Amino acid sequence: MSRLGKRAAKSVRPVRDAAATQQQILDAAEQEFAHHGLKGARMSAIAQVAQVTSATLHYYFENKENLYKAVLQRPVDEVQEILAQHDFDALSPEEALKQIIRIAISNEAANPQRQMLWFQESSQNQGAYFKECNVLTLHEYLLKVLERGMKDGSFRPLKPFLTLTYILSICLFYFTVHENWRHLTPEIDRLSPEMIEEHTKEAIAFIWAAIQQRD
Amino acid sequence: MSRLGKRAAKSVRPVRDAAATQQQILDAAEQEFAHHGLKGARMSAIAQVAQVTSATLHYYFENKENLYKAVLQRPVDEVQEILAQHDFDALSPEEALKQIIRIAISNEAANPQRQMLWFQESSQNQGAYFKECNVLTLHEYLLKVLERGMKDGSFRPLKPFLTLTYILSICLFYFTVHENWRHLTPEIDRLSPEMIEEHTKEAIAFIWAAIQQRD
DNA sequence: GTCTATAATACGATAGAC
DNA sequence: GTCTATCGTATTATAGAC
Repeated sequence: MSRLGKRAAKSVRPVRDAAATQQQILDAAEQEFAHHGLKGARMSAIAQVAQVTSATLHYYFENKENLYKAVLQRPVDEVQEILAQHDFDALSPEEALKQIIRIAISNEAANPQRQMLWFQESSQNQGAYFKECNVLTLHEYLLKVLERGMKDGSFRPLKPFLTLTYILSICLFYFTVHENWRHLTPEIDRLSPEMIEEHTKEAIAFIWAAIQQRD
Repeated sequence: MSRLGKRAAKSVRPVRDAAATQQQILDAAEQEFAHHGLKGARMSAIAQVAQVTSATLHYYFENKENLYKAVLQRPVDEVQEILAQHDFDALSPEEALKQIIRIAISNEAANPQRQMLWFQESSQNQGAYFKECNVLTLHEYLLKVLERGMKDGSFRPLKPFLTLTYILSICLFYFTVHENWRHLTPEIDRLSPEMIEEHTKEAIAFIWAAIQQRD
């Protein structure tokens, strides 16, 4: 095989493309850190999945901890960008709430392992880097909608912060436990588009029934 | 100090008490595995907290993996024992549901790190040991209550398995994120008895509003 | 039943060639 | 920008004394 042929075969990740390599490392690291946390993650495992050597990891991110922080930061930036594209104030509290639920679920569905990043961070790091990441955006949008809905009478009186917790737990817990619960109902693929759609519909119905004001 | 004095000082764990040592190891291991998962946990850290040497760990549990399995099994057995003391069929679906919520929350409150054990198991082990542990008990009781409530018309028509997921997520997610969310509201101690009581009341109200049948 | 000492390996990180 | 080779240490596990 000629050198040209070899290069063509590698075209999925061109040699010496810094940006591409960095993305590939972040993708691999996100998986590994989500699965095993900071301590449990293995640099060698990340290197293998990213198809680079561990020396390359250190070249881009210096050490394990910096790589971990970079991995945590990425989803925060992505969510912020998505939320910035919406104007929830222009919607009724009911519609805004349903929009946020759809965003939260579809975002997790696209990255079903991402929530574990934050659980790992919470339990093994006591959330030390959580604050640094300025992760509050989704919480703030949701809080504002809840308060608006209570004010205009479309939601019943609620403890805002507990209700916020419950809404997010309904959306996200589903993805956190799916590997365990797969063993309860092996015939169901909880990550299939159909099941995600059912989850979305049912979650909206559940939450709306829980918080709406009735006569 | 005399040998007698030394022995008295150690009286919290008498020397050469196999049962006590084993419990102490399991307690320490539960903490460590919940915080760091199977790979991330350090045998030396467990040994230090349990106040034994790592050789003692191997004496009782042979290796890391066996210790991990023993740690997973213990909470399952405890929950099964608690549930066996109740006769949910004797209660109305509404009352039975509220009882189960109270049990789930108070159980997590007593061991706020325990849920992370299962999340770790789900994400890093794909729930490989989850099935072995026969952990289904709580799920089964709850499913039965949901189906009974739908049948007698006290609950609205629900997807049983999704609703089960939502109810447990509301009860448990609260504990999983408390270390992270502590940074959002540093003045609140989410594990204080008062906050747990508020969580319990609010969770029951939320869930009941979500699933009750109305005219 | 518990310890000390140590073997054997796994892991993070760096140096230097290309 | 990426690799190979390697250093130093951390970690699991075992052997053998008490």
